[in-house]
Amino acid sequence: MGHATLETFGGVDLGEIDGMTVLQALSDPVRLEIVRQLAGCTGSTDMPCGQIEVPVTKSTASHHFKILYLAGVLAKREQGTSKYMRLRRDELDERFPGLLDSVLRATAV
Amino acid sequence: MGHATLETFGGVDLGEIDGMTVLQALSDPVRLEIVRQLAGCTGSTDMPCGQIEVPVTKSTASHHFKILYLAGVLAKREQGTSKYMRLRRDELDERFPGLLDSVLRATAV
DNA sequence: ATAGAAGTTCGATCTCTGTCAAATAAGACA
DNA sequence: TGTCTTATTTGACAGAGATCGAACTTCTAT
Repeated sequence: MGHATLETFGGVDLGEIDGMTVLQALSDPVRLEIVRQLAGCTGSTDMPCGQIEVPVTKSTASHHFKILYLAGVLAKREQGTSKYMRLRRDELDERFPGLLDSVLRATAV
Repeated sequence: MGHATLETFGGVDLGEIDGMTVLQALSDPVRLEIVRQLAGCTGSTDMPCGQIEVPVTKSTASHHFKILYLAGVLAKREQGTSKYMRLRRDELDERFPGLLDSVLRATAV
């Protein structure tokens, strides 16, 4: 059905996530690269998984997406065969103030 | 020789350390507990290794101290048979602004 | 000199996790 | 229906890292 897909983003409940989970999710070079590319998107823009360039195979990338999703770092939106990912900037910053920014700054290229 | 030991703290050059190293050093529950106990010390106070309580054996604790030291998180001072550890708060915050604080906040008990 | 205290290092497990290839699931489209 | 695209899942594997006990080093003290 060609229905609306009205911003139907799915994400885990950040209230249930503890800091160590997020910290460990962010402590991997590949995942950090994913986050960085999504952070590069303006505001609430999202990207299809396949459009994010990482130096691993598709299955490995999918594995990293799952970890980031379960850690509450990413939100998912499905459209057709693609799944669009979005960085949960604001929510993350409310729950863990300053964490994402300082991590991105510390590991900046 | 009973000489002065005038604040002879040893630590790696933080300029040579990259963010991922620090991030991974902080991404372990035991090490984070070490850091937290050292952060509890007022200002530049230090503690002997053995006085920091962690749920692992002495050798494992020593391993974690080494990782934290090599990541530039801790500085070491030797006195007698003891080795005093100090958290490099200010230096760390200058090199990686906000990182330590946000990590400690995010993983607070 | 002998013993004790504080840490480190070594060697051996054991678990975790990042990785890939192949198989699978689901949607789009001819 | 069949095929292509997109992404996930499964199974296997390898490397990294956390852990422990035992041996070793160094300083202190008796």
